[in-house]
This record gives sequence, C-alpha cells and structure tokens, in this order.
Amino acid sequence: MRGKRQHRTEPRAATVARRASVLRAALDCFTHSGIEGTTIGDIQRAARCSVGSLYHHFGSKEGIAEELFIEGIGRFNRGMLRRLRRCQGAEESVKAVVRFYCDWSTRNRALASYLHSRDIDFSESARVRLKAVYRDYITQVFVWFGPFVAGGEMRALPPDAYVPLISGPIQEYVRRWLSGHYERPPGAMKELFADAAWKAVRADHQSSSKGVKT
Amino acid sequence: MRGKRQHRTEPRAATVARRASVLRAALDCFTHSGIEGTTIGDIQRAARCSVGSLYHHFGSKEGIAEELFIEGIGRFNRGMLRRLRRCQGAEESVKAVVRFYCDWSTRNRALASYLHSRDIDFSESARVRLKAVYRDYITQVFVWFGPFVAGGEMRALPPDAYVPLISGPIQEYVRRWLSGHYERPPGAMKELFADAAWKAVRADHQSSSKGVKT
DNA sequence: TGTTTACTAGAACCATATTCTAGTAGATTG
DNA sequence: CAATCTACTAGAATATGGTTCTAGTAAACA
Repeated sequence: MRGKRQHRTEPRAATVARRASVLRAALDCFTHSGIEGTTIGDIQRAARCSVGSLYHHFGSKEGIAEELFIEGIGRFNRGMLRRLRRCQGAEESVKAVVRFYCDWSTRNRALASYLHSRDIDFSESARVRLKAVYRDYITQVFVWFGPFVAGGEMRALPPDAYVPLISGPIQEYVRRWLSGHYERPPGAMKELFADAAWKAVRADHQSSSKGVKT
Repeated sequence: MRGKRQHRTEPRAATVARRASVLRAALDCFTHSGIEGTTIGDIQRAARCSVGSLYHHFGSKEGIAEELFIEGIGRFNRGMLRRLRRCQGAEESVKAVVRFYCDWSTRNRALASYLHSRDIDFSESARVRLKAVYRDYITQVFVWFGPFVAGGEMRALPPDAYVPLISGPIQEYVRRWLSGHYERPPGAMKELFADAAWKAVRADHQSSSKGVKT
C-alpha cells in the first residue's frame, strides 16, 4: 500500500537487517585480517548467511568493501554536520571540527581505521559515488563557514586550503595512532590541535580587536 | 668449505636488476589496476620474468607490495634528510619539510600515490620493518630539530605533535589531489602551507603569553 | 486463492595465487 | 682445468577462494 510507484519499493525489514549484519561482519573481518586477507567464507560465517545472499546484496567482495567505506564516510559526515550546527562562532566551529574528528575516531576505532586504510583502488563507480558524497558534504561545510570568512573572522584562502589546514594535523595524528606508531590516544592532543587549527585560519589583525565571544 | 662470509654474500648484478625491474613493473600495474586488480601474470609479463623468479625474490604478491612500499618510504626519507641537512635555521628547516613533501610527491606521482594508498593490511613482519624504518628516520629528524627547540626558536611540544603539525596539512592536500578531489597541483599551495607550518611550531615571543581568550 | 518478486541457498565453476620439480649459469674450490 | 655449489629461472601442477548458476522459499499483492 505504500509507494506502489513503479519499481521503487521500500526494502524489507529483513533486507536492511541482513545488509547491516553483513557490513558489521565485514568490518570485523577486515579489521582482523585486512581486506585481502578475509575470504568470502569468513564474512559468510560471521554474518551467518549464504554466498548467494552476499552476492545478491553486494555483487562482489569489493562491493562489500566499497559499501562499508561509503556508508562509513556518510556516518562521519552526518555526525560532523550535526556537531557543527550546534556551534556559535568561527572559533568554536573550527575547534569543533578538530574535536569531533578526534572523538569520533576514538569512539569508532575500527571503522575509523578502515576509513583511513584506503581511498584508492575502488571501482570507478565507487569513486564517483564517493566524490559525490564528498561534494555534498563539503558544500554544507562551506555554507556554514562562508559567513565567517565574509565577516572577516577567518582568513580568505583558496577554498581547498581550509580542510587540510584545519583537520590535516589531527587526521595525521589519528592515522598514526591507529596504525600503532603513536602511543598517546588522540584525546590527549585534542586541544593542542584545536588551537593550532584556529591559529591557522583565523584572520590575524595586528591591531588586536579583542576577541570577544559569546 | 664455508664461504668467506657465511651466508652474507653480495647479490649479483643480475639479481638487483631483476628485483628493480619487478618493482618497477609492479608499480605500473598497481597504479593502473590497483593491488587486488593486478595478477601475478600481469607483473610477470610487465617485468618479463617467470613465476618462479617472482616467488624466489619476493615470496608472494603481498611480498612485492610490501617491498615496494618499504623501499618507497626509504627513498622519500633519504631525500627528506638530504634536503633538511642543507638548511640553515629553524624556519628554513620547517618550511623545507613542507616544500620537499610537495616537490617529491609531484615528481614521483605514481609512487607517492601508492604510498598514500595503504599502510595497514600488511603482514606483521612488514609492519615491524616499517616501524623500524620510521623510527630510524624520525630519530634523525629529531636530532636535526632538537637544537631549535632547545634554543627557544621552536615551541616545546609533545614529540608526537610535530610531524602532524608541520606536514599534516600538505600531506592531506597532496592525498586529496592524488585521488582526484582537488584540481590545483600542490605546488600552488606550497608556500601557504609552509607558512602555516612555521606559524604552528615557532615559539611566539609576543605578549600573547597571557591567556588572551577563554 | 494464485502470482509475483525479493531474497536465500549451496553446488559447480573457474581465475589465479602459490608450490613443486627440474633445471641453468656463474662463482668457488681442489 | 674439472668438480661442485648455489643463486637464480622456468613453467607445469595444485589449491584456494571469488563468482556464477539453478533451484528454490516466503513475503507482498491481486
């Protein structure tokens, strides 16, 4: 009775559950043995489903990996935007980006690690989807930050410079922490990187105009 | 009966040539079709050698990937240290790190792309080797920068903070450029990121020492 | 009720990573 | 020099595991 529109029909409850359970299982396996290291059989066993089911839903092993990746990015992006929209001024917003990155990666360690592990090596179609997801996200982010730049609170820079300047350092720290090079959890460095981020993009007017915030 | 040096013998010229040609071929293939996408046959054909030869030298496909990765990192590290040692003061050194990262990645685009693509997903032994390589490198780097911190030209920070602060942004920019998200080649942003890096780690000797804000 | 279709199952299939056996050629030794 | 040793090469044989195929089941719908 719901959308009887042409082919467009809601997926069954069982379907979304199965897809989710496969992705969960896949993440476990990938985390444990890497993508190449896990076999379809491993995922099958962990998700308690058949080969046919896997291929029906995802088409291939790479399809599973891509879906997991894209969905993970989506989750991260939505969380970031939610957090951002609760912020007040430019400084708070910039610092929130760093803090959220840090918190999210710590809370979703396995997924964060997976998202860091690759970016390349996907099919063309996945590449395209990913790019679209990123473009949507970055557009929203720029809508949020635009006024701060226009209002002179933040430096005016080439658009592509902001993300690297603000989240480059925390991202690099988290990456190294996740792959075991650094001991200290990123939470310990959060404020340091948040301050650095703000320092990198704030407009510096030598004639100090206080810096009052609400 | 024993050789002059037990097992330690110089590899033949033909051997090093063969290894090099395999790695070159593998990089081509990986760049073109990704690691999973290239078969042993592809590499074999590109390097004009037999399966046996491949397995004799590298043990497995993953062995080839690891070797390429580790050797690539080594090349980068040696280049960076060479560049660093031609610098004079703290500011020049910090900026040189950013500039070298940018230049090297642009000059060795395929290899840089490969080095960005993964870090995880290797065998335990490769992980260990990689860590050792990194530790040696970072030790040298700290030997170089130590005096600048001691001399008060650079901020004193937790050791693990320097790399992310200095090279995080350029690295992130290059990564996105390599995977096609950004159009402008990193050279265009080099000085911007170099300045930012210096701003992030220089000791600020102004009156900002009295907490300006909350 | 019957029909349709989203989904599941697992055996069969096949591409390909890896192993195995049999070498060759350049160095080393007597 | 001959004998031998060892690093290296070759390609057929094997094993693993990703993918396809056929035959279903059960929920939605008429």
